[in-house]
Amino acid sequence: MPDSEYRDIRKLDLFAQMADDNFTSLMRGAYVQNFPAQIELITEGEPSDFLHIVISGSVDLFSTWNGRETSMATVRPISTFILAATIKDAPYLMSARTLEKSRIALIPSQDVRAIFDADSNFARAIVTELAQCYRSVIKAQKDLKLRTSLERLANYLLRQQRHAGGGAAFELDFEKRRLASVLGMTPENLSRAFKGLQPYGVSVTGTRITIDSQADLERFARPNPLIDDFST
Amino acid sequence: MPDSEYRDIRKLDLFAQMADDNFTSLMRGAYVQNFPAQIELITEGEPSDFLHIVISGSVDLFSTWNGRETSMATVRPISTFILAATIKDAPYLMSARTLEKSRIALIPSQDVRAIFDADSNFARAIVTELAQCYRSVIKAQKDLKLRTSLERLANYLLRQQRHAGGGAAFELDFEKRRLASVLGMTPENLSRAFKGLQPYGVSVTGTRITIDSQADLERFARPNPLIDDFST
DNA sequence: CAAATCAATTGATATATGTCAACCCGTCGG
DNA sequence: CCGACGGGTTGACATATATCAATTGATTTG
Repeated sequence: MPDSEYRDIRKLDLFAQMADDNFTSLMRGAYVQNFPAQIELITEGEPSDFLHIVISGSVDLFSTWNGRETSMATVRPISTFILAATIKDAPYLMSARTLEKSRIALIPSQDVRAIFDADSNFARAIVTELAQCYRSVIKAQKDLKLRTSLERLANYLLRQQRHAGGGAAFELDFEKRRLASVLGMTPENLSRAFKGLQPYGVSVTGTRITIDSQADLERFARPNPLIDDFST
Repeated sequence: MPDSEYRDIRKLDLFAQMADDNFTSLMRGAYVQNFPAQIELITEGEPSDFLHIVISGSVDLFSTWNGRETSMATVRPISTFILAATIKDAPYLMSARTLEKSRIALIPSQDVRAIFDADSNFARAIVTELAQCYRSVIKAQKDLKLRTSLERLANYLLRQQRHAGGGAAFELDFEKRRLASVLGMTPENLSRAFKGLQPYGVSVTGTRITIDSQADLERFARPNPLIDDFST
């Protein structure tokens, strides 16, 4: 692993405070691999052998049941995924596939659990991380249960806009079909939902979104920090 | 606080392994109160001043947005709620109200965070608890996104049946209107969904459910441990 | 006991969302 | 250049779900 990557991983909240030799020992057991696009990294139901870290590229977390499939989240650099399964030594609840060419570090779950037992700074960081993840999923669930698909899209656009810097125009960072799945709708419906937001000043050209009338869209979307603010 | 309650709380996974004096010190700062039914214990958006423990009775966790409301979960004795907000010192994402006369212990969040920093056994227990909570919400989200309301009801009945001991007949432990909200549908639709399960051998009298043909219902519901098994 | 509630149910209807088929329009490879 | 392919869009239609209004039945309350 190149030194720059090593340092980038070290800087993650999860690893920043742990003892040097514990971090070194975690990294010694780690693999780093480059994967092409559309590779299934893990499959739900399998034992959680590795904690994964996305170093570059992006990874889709998805689940299936009875022939249906839904996107649960997208992981972008630099962050970990499947932490809860690793800690609990329980089967993965989600599958993961690369969306593009991606570089992934794999840390044996056994090592993570061992260091977790030995390093209380690491344990504390894991708590914070898990609490954050938990709250994110609760927000996602509120989004799903309390809003219509049009409202979910409107609020997604506002979040994405803020994430992109706040300007009136910005790019979607998803393929539309995956965005549809993340938002819990079909691609056809997403298409119609974009049209349904035109009266509120939203225009779409490919993956480029323009919000002509911020106030109108916000009046319709009614964004709420307890659902839409990822930082708290 | 009576000794029996003190010991029951001590036995919770969350507190079982921590040092004696740390537990004692946590409990010294705790309040225990009896609340009547339908009291709002906490309101979403407020700072998380206390970790709550349900000693008896039951508590509904719910959220609201734009005039709508949805039940997120029900907490039954003996367990804690609002752990993630306490740990992160962040606002509550859900409100809580008593469903019936309930006895609740309140531990100042500040104390929980202080002991969390001092007692690594406690910190580890929190990690396990949070990982468990996280995985439960992921399962709930898969349930919501991958299944129709009829399928959610069918699988809920199978879970509840198992929870009640596995016999063909058992009681719902919810008011139907709350069950509807938990399952993400309207009470009217729940009524119709029960009728929709009759062909699979489900009959309902008040809160009593009878499953005449286990195999038929399971063939329809297709329960899956990665969604329906709460223990993993 | 009678009136008042309230949860549950039912039917009629409206709305939201999914499905299917067709088409458009870029991109890629022969 | 052409054709195949895949994502995206559109329209027609089917299904799922919500809403509204009315009724029932059980429970509470004066």
